[in-house]
Amino acid sequence: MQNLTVHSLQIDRRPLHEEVADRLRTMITEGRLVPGARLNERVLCEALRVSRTPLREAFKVLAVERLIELNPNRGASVVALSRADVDQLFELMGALEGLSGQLAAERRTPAEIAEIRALHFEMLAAHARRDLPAYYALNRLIHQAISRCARNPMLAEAYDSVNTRIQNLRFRSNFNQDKWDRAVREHQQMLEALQDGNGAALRAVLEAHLINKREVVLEQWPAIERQQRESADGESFRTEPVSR
Amino acid sequence: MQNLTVHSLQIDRRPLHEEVADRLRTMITEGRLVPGARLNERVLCEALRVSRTPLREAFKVLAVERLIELNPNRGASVVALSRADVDQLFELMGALEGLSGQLAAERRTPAEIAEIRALHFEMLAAHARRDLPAYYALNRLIHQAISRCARNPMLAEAYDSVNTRIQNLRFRSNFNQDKWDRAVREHQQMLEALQDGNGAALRAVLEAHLINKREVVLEQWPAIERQQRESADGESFRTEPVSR
DNA sequence: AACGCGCATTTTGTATGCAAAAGTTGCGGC
DNA sequence: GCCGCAACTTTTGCATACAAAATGCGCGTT
Repeated sequence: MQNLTVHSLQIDRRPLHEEVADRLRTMITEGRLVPGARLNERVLCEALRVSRTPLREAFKVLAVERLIELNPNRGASVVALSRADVDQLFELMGALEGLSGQLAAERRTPAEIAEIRALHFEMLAAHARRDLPAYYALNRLIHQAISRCARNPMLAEAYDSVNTRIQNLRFRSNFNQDKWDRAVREHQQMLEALQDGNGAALRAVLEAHLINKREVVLEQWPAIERQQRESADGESFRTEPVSR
Repeated sequence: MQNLTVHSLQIDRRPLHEEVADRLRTMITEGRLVPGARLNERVLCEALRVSRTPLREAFKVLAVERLIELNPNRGASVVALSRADVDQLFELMGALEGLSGQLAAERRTPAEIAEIRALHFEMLAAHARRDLPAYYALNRLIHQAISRCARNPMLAEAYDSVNTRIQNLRFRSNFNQDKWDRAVREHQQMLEALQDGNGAALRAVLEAHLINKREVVLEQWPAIERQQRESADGESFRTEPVSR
């Protein structure tokens, strides 16, 4: 196809299928590939400038992660969650993040508390400035930091996996000031529970926090469903070739 | 390679990579492919009578499932869990099965109770006869039946995934009559909690049950570790070609 | 006009070829 | 005798070729 002897400054070349999987995963979680969209191999190959082999390997990976569905002899498409699926996923997330929080409160070190406290105040700043992107980023960092305190990478991985599956729903959540204020108050409670080493309390706060997130998503389910029907197929997208 | 026009009575042919992934997954969970064993593509291709493409696709699937590890340019090998990994996985399982049990106790129907009760007595029979294989099978069926009561397929799937990762450890667990008797007593409590609709109780029993299972595994960790070192590579195995 | 049928096109599934990387062996130098 | 290095072998990564399945389309029939 093309010259394979590509001169690259990069020493460690990751396998192409990982690169492709990452790329597609990002496109899905960021909503550039919408639920229900069909993934045509030829089109994606040309867009990403890779051959079908690594693309198809990436498909297998994403299928196991439940981000896409493979219909034998009929191609792949982005998973479209039903309302029931969302309910179930949040239920599952509750168990994972709940345990994570409980363990974190029991196992965290003073240094970790300090770091999370710092992130917390940065998040308060973002909230005060109404800087939503910064808030999202800090929010994610805080949850990851708590997750690390739990000293259970397997749990963290499982949580991340489930989280990724519902990420794209967040991107289409409308903004709601009351819910935002509430979320920030809940974060305050989290920090306190973590400091106190109160596992049960942190678990409870995180579970309540999730229930609220779930409501935010389900509130605008009608809009999401409509969007999914509209772009059930023929969805176009923009992307760049993977760099080696 | 070979004649593709295979005359088969089977109408629906599954993709070859699924068949291969299933086959390898079984070989791993049943201990025919031991932790640490290297998976040579050529050898496996010949053993399973498939070309490298579907085999490599199956590798990607099993890697996401964390049953094997892919070392770029260095091939695949069966995951060898550390003691810490086992601790973490059981912690994770506790959250998943705990939630599953809680929901099951809250959501089960009388018909489901009846079925689980029946399975329970069959299991008691197997225990009385000291029929370990039958006991294992019934044990699994009971846990699956409880899982179904929870009305959360996503949760069930996550549980199954984690369970598969530690299955092969069970196969090398030595038998221990006391532990067995204890497990049966715990099953009695499970049934009662399920009947009573006592979610908290069923959760507690399942979590205790798991802690005991974990102990059974960790008790003979030295033996497992030794086995893993012995067969770190050069492991041979027997298998038959996949049927189409 | 609606439906079905068959051919052409597209798309997917599997096998294979080729190049790059890793692993191995044996030889020479110290 | 041991270490290092170079040629050779094996193994992996990716691309492509070919076969089978599905899809689309036009034509003819009713």
